[in-house]
Amino acid sequence: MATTRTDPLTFEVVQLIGSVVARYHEEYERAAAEHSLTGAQARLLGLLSVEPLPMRRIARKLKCEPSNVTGIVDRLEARGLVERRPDPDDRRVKLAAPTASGLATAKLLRGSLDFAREPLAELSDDERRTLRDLLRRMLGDDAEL
Amino acid sequence: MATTRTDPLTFEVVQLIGSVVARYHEEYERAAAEHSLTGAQARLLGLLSVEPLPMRRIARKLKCEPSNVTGIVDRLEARGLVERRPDPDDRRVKLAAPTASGLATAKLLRGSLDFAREPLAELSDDERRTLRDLLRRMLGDDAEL
DNA sequence: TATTGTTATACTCTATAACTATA
DNA sequence: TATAGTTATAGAGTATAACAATA
Repeated sequence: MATTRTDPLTFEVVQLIGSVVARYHEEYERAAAEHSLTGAQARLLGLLSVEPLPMRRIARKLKCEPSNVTGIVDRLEARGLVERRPDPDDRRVKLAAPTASGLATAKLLRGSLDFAREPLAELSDDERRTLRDLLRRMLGDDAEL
Repeated sequence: MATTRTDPLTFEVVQLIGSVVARYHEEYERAAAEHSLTGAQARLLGLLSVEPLPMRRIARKLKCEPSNVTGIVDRLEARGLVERRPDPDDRRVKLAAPTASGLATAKLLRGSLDFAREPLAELSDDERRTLRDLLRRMLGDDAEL
């Protein structure tokens, strides 16, 4: 187990990461707004575009309370981007799934998210590989939910 | 001007950055909550701990509307962490400044923010330097406000 | 009994627009 | 008239607690 550092170099890297986080967030919200979605709605729709999920699992993925998911799905459903389906195996659960329109929006959204690639344009392939490896090591075994 | 890429390597780096962002955010909110602050309150208090600022400038720094700053400062002021001072040079402006208690809280908060250093513990000094340089290049000339 | 999703409630953050007091 | 800060309003996200249906 390595030890946490407090030297100036580490401090600067932490600050740089803070800047990346701020930038990423701004651009993500902007991209969502372009499709008249809030950040939370865009994240939820992005999740569902991979696979339909029970409300409970969405809450775990989004790291929020299940009661919040009800509202976000309600608003996406009102716009025809998501629908609730029964789960044949357990009548308690409802599966949230994107509609065709929802899938299309999710795809457009991913396109708008090109933004995230833009700051990388400055780096060569070798540098990207290096960055990828360093980020992988930083994140370690990031458990899926 | 370099071009935006769409190759798998770039895609993976973008995803990794997304993970870093998610992790950073979680931990930031957790650290703020430890001091019974919301994320927005913690960010505002952190800003003021560097130097007192007019409400308007806080809004620009936080990239939100000035009307929101009123509420956040209200809540911090109600808890005795921040105070409003008149600006001698312009009687229209109010300077928000941390109290002694606010400064102490900001310092504790920065301490709790050690979290951000933790994922870096896996990297050697050389690797940190490399990461720093890559992030700097990614961010380019990030204009101050 | 335990779990799933929902409702009810309360608080915070957010943007918009209208207001006030200065400049 | 222009600017700084505020208020009023409305919408969205958040957590907590209590509830119905199902397991």
